[in-house]
Amino acid sequence: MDFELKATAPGSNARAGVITTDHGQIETPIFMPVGTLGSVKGVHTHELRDDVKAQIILGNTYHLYLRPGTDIIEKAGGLHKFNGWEKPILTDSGGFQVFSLSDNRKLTDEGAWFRSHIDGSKHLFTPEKVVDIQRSIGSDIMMALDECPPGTSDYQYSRKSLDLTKRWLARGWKHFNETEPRYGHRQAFFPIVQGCTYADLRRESARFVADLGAEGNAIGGLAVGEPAEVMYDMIEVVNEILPADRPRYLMGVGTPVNILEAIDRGVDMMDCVMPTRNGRNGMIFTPEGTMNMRNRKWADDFSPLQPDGPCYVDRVYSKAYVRHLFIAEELLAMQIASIHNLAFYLWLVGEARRHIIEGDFKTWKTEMVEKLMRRL
RNA sequence: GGGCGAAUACCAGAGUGGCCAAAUGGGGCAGACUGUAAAUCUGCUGGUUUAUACCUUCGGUGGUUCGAAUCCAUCUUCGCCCA
Repeated sequence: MDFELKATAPGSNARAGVITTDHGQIETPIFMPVGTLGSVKGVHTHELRDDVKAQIILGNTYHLYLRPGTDIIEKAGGLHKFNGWEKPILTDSGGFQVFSLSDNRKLTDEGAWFRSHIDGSKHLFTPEKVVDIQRSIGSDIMMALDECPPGTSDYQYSRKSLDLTKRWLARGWKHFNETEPRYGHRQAFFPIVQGCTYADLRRESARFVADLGAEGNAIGGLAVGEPAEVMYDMIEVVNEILPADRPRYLMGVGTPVNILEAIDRGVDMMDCVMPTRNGRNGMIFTPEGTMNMRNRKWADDFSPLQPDGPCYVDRVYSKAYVRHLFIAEELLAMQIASIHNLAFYLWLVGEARRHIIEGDFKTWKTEMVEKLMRRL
């Protein structure tokens, strides 16, 4: 994996670059649709490619390991072959499941014991095993196993948690360097900065991560219960330390406004379930603000979903029709909303990139943030 | 013409003297969702409202009772059965 910096925005830490993987290039800043189980819910690969214009998608180590299992993915020849997505794939390590499945896991120095949410069976994820699984999956970018503590954790817990993440990181990094890709394409390994909402822990973590010298670095443990301003502060603190010549990946973020604020602070890659999950639940993001498509006010609004939108669903389907589909619980409603929202997110980061290169990112961002917060 | 049964909030449907503004489901209205255990979850759904408060409701009318959606009389409508 290579990263080339193309431009930096005046008066901002925002940058535009290009990541090159063996499955193609990624123009940054980029938003990555989440496809936890090997599928971006409700969206075909050709729609992701041609309509959403996704350049890279996510998969999840924990979920794919439980189902269908690494044996099946290996037989398929890796996840790219299995799901028919030929562009880059990034896999999360299962570190987020340490957080989200906290009732079903136990942490030890050795690793994280999970109880499967599917059948209750016990599984141990170690930093090494998580690398092995991601080798089997064949993702272009693999993530380190980390502990993602809640944003409300106290200092003492965060301190302890960071120490564990650092030990796991060192082991994962070592194992990554001692193992080989399996399908003939390169794989990168991103370590993850933690440290909750404590600037000194964040700095310490960022230095530790930077010292590994990985091809890219991630910021985790944000947007997990702390105020947005605190998240922005943490991004600033960390990005002062993470090397500028490597991509920075802010994990699991976020709202359109979060994304612009993160880009402004020097983040290059982001992912979030929001466009797909909220989309399935009736929320439509537009450059003018958000709409709840179940609301009565759209019942007889026959104007297009987004008349000037970047995607065919924006122009072909009316608000009234999409509302009807949601109210009637038609599957197509969720598909339209997912495609639209993802296309919007990709449009948003594409515009951010364009304005970074053209030099007016800062003023554009300020205008956009004001509009994006509106409720239509 | 006779007999029996039923009428409850937007719909369906519990409730059969006080704990009933009335269960539950549906529908409706709104909200939440951030490295996906999520096509999920939460709230509201007679009125006035800050309300553990008051007012108006259980087909109509009139009674019994301290008190009625619940008991009685009668009327209306609907369903089933017999002519």
